[in-house]
Amino acid sequence: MKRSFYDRPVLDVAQDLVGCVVSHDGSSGVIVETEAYHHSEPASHAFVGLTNRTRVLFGPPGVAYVYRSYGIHACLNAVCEPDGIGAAVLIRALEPVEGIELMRERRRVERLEGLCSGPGKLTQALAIGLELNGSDLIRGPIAIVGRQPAWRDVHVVASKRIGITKAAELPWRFSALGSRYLSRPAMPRTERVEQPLPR
DNA sequence: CATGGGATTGACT
DNA sequence: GTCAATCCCATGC
Repeated sequence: MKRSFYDRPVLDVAQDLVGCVVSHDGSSGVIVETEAYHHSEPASHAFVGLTNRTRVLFGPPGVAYVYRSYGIHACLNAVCEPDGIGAAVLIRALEPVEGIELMRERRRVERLEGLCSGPGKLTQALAIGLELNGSDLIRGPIAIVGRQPAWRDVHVVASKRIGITKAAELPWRFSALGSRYLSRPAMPRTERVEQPLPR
């Protein structure tokens, strides 16, 4: 992916990343779920302004922001918008493609749907750790390539972001409609269209 | 320097 | 459904 892809409004990048492939260290997967974060809203780490922690978020686009979550997990973001603007897309779930056995070993999980269906899970499956914070997504070692032909017509649906308490009403989560590899369904069961029972 | 709170997950009732 | 794990960081005294 070119750097100009990330040098755009974070909401656009978040939607366009669905269907793209992220790869690292012998493993890869198609992005099926993202969330956008922008310094103007309080759920963003960048909301507090420029600090040592948020330095990468306010830096140039096309760079990885990797942070530790709940003291345990690493979460991967792609920094967006021009240098000086704090914004990033959180990669929340992948459909596994390459290195599936490697992912199973790293995760100690067999089920395909359980390998990368969450922001902490996919970093473990792809062996992405905090040492990759600030690394370049154009030069590597983490690579993201453009939407695959098979995903050209994917339906991307917006919903509320998961696991936050501030600015929780913003519909800034984007999912591939119908994917079995999401961290959670895009819509509550009660809002889904009823399917007729087979007879 | 002490404190509180997470952009989560997996185990358990 | 509840809850603990575990650590980094921003904030306030």
